[in-house]
Amino acid sequence: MSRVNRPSAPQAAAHVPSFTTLRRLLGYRLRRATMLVQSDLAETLKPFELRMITFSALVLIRDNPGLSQSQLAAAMDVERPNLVVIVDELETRGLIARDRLATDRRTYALTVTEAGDRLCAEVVAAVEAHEARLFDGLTEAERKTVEAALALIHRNAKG
Amino acid sequence: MSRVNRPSAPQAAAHVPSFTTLRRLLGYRLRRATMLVQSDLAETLKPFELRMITFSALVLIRDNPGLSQSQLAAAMDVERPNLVVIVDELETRGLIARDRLATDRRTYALTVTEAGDRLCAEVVAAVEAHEARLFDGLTEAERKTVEAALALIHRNAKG
DNA sequence: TATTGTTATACTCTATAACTATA
DNA sequence: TATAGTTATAGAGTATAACAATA
Repeated sequence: MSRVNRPSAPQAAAHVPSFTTLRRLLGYRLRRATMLVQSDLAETLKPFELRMITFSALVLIRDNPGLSQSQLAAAMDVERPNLVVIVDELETRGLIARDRLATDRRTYALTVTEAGDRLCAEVVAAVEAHEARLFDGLTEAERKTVEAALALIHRNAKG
Repeated sequence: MSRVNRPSAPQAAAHVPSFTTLRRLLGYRLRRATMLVQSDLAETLKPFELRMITFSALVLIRDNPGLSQSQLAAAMDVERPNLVVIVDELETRGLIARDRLATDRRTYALTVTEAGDRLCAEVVAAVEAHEARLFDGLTEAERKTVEAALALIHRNAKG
């Protein structure tokens, strides 16, 4: 098979590779920044023994007392079977409670316990402090521009 | 266990859950936007039978002819064992070639074939068109602000 | 019959240890 | 001995099918 860009004998590339094409893509930069934020956030959550997905679930249950597992799964964009283990973990740790609805005994009403409420307040404060550090140097106007851009992506995607 | 925010009898939550806490977090919005862009991008790559990771590899090999697998793995932040199957796939499809270096017969010099070069040009054009559509409505100044913000995250992270 | 939660399972991605061949 | 590439494998994360209890 014929090749392009190849000298007569195979040759090693320069030490630091060129990212010229990928770096032109905003989606690529977006992904790299998000991965950085995520691994950084994982460190912030570690002392609380929470992962991003258990953190999201805890916060959503606190903000929406009485939520069912199906509703939570839909809100988190997670398949129902996969949510079961997440809710199991939070319940085993005594952070949330599952109560059967009297009006429909198939569904659970999810609520945070007092311990869950306390932990939630602590970890949200820690995450907000983490975010403040991560976005330190951004003016309020710049932050608004970034938020507007992210909202724009939502409108333009899935067209 | 005692609970907070719980009425005397468990009650169903409102239909649309509240995201008030999560939506305040820029990292959360960043992640959601990135996931949207990625699934949208996956659709763009599907006709070319490329995934994001094989696309990145193909582009990096084209931009850095002679790159070794170790260098490519480091550049892509992928473990060497996992890169093998990616390179295998591109080679099987005749898009890249593996040539042993005469100066060090342990390492491969990776290059794109003519077919790989053609496909790369096509798919990069498609991805750039896809990005233009996704970020349509952003002024050049706004785009620069977003890029600067993403660069700022890189500087602030891993502190 | 349809829905909630569950189990079992499979498939993808990613991470680690150990091997081979070359240096 | 050290490194490049490879194999095997284990662990997450995620997706689908099918079941029991309830509606």
